[in-house]
Amino acid sequence: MRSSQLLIPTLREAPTDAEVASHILLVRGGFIRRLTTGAYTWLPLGLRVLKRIEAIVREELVIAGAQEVLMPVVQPAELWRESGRWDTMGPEMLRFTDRHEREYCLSPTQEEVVTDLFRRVVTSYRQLPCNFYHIQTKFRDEIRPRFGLMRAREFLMKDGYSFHLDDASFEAAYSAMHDCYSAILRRLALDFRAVEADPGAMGDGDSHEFHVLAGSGEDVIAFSPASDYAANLEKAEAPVLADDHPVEPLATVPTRGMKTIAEVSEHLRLPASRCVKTLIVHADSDGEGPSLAALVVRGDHELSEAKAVRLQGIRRPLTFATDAEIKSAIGASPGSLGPVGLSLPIIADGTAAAMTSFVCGANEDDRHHVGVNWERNVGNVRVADIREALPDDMAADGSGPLEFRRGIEVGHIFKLGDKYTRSMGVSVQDRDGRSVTPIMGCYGFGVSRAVAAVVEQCHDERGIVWPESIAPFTTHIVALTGKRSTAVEAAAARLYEELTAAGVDVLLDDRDERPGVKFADADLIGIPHRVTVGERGLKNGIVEYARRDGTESRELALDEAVAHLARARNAPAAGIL
RNA sequence: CGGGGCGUAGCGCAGUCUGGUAGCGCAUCACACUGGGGGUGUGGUGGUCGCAGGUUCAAAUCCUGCCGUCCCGACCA
Repeated sequence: MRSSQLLIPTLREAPTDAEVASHILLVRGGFIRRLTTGAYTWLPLGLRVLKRIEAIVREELVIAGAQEVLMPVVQPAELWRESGRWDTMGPEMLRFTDRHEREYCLSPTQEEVVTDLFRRVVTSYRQLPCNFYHIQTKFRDEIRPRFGLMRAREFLMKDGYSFHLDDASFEAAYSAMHDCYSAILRRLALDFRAVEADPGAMGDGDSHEFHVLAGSGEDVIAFSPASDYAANLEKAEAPVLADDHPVEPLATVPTRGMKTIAEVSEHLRLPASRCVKTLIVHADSDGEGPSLAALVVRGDHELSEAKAVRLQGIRRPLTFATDAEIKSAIGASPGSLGPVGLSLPIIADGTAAAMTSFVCGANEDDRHHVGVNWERNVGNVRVADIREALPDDMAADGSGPLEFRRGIEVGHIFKLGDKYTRSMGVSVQDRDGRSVTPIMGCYGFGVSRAVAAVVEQCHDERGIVWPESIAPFTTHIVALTGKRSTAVEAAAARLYEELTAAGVDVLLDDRDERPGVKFADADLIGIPHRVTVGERGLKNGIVEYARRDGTESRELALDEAVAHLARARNAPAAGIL
C-alpha cells in the first residue's frame, strides 16, 4: 500500500479524552476514532491489526479443534428467560423491543443462543464432543466505559462453547483451550499470566483468566514467584494469620467522635491489626423487613466483596446496609459496631476469628470494647475467607509470599457444568439410548481489547512498537523524496514493487512531506521494519534499515535489500489483505 | 445513580469572572522558498461559541433547563 492511497489521519497532539497509552496512541496514529461513549470506528490501519489478531485466533482454534460459526447479535428475550438470566443480568445487558413489542437484547454473550443451537442440532452422543466459536461484536452497557478499547461498550470478542458427555472429555477440551489461549498470547508477543479467577455471573465452576501484565490494567493479580500459582485478587485465598497475643480482660472505653479504625487505633495507641471492623450487609430476605448480616475483618484488612458475595445467605449483588437500617437494627451508628451482643448472623474472616483479644465497636455510639475474646464474649460465629489477600501473604500453594501485579484480562475460560444445558432442557442420547444432560465449557477472548493490551505493553515515548505478528504492515519504506528527487522516488517505488512481489506487506510513504514529518509518523505508527530511501544513501548505492524496537540499525546495499527484507513476514489475515 | 470538570474551526487551547464586530497554535488550501527528525514566508478556507429558553439596546460571556463528554465515587464504618 502507498500512504497516498490510505487514510492514516495522524495527530500531533493527543485528544483530551484519552488517558492511557493505548488509547492515546491508537487515536494519534490513526488506527481508531471514537463514535460515542465506548464505541469506536476502526480505520484502515487499525482494522489491519484487528484482522491479524483474528487470523491468529482462528489458526490456533483450528489446532484446538474448534469450529467457527456466526451467531446473531440480536437475541430474543425468551431464551434468556429460560436460563433465568433475563432477570439476573442487570442493566449491562441492553434491551429493546421491536415493532411488535417483542423483547430482545443485544448480545453481551452467547450461552443461551449456542445452547439453543445445540439442542436443535445435536441429538446423539456420536456428535460429541463439539466446540463452536464465533468472532462477533458484543455490546455491554458498562457502567463506566473508559480507557478507549480497554473497556468499551461495543467490542469484538471471540467466544466459544464446548459440549461434553463426561468430565474427562470436558477436562481435555478445557486444557486444550488453556493451551490455545497461551499459544495465541505468545504469538502476540505478550507478557501474560494465566490465573485462577472468579467466574462471576457466568457459572459456579472453576475459571481461569488470561492477563496481560500492564500497569494500566484494571485487575490485580496475585502470584507466587516461587511457583505457578497465580490468581485474580478477587479469588486469591488469604491465609489465616495466627495471633499469639495474650487474652485480656474485657473493658469498655469512650471513643467520642471516632468513626474509623485509624482514629480508634491512634487514640488507644494500638495498631489497626488489634482492631476488627464490622460491616453490615443485606442478607437473603426472609420476608419481614430488611434482613442483615455482619461481616468482620481485621482492622488492617479489606473485605473482599467478590468473596463475600459468594457466601451462603448473602444477597446478590452485595449491598451494604444504609446508616438508617443499621441504626434501627442495632441501635448504633457505623463506626461503633462490633460482634459483641450482636443479634445478627456474624461471619468472620479467618484471621479476624483467630484473634485472641481485639478492639471493636460496642454497638453503642462513641464507645468501643477492648480485650474482646470470641469464645468468651461473642459465641456463635461463622468463619470464612472474606478478606482480600495482601502482598507477602503466603500463597495458597504454600510456595512463598505473594506478589501483586496489575493485569488486563484478555481471555477467560469457564467450567459451566450443566448450568445452561439443565435450565434449557438439553439432552442427547448416550450409547445405551438414555437421555443425558451434557456439560459445557465457555471460552472468551477479547480481540479488540487485545489490540489495546498489545499497545500498552509495546510502545515508547515516540509511538507504538508493533510485534511483527500483528503489525498493520511488516515494512515501512520512507522515501525522502524532495520535489526534485525523482531518483529517490524511482528507487523507493522499485523496492516497494519487488518486496510486494516477494510477499512482504509494505507501506510506502510516498507523500510529499518533509523527512521529519515522515519519521515522526513512522515512529508513531510503529511498523517493525523501516527502510529509509534518500538521495544521500542512493549516491553510495545503499538504503538504511532500522527496526522500530531499536534492536538493529544498519545500511543495506540496494541490490541486497530485497533479499534481506523479504525474510520478515507477518501472519496472513483473512478478508481485507 | 451521586459529586466535580469540560463543551469556542479537524486537533489542542485563550477569551467567560468584569456583556459591546470571535481569536491563537497545529492541521488544511494556493504560491514561493526549503529538502535526512514535525522548516519558512505571503495569501486564503473553515466556527448558528453543545442545544433550547430567558434577562438585556446588545449574550461565547449573566440566569434556567436539557444534551454531550471526561474524571472521581457508589456505602470498606
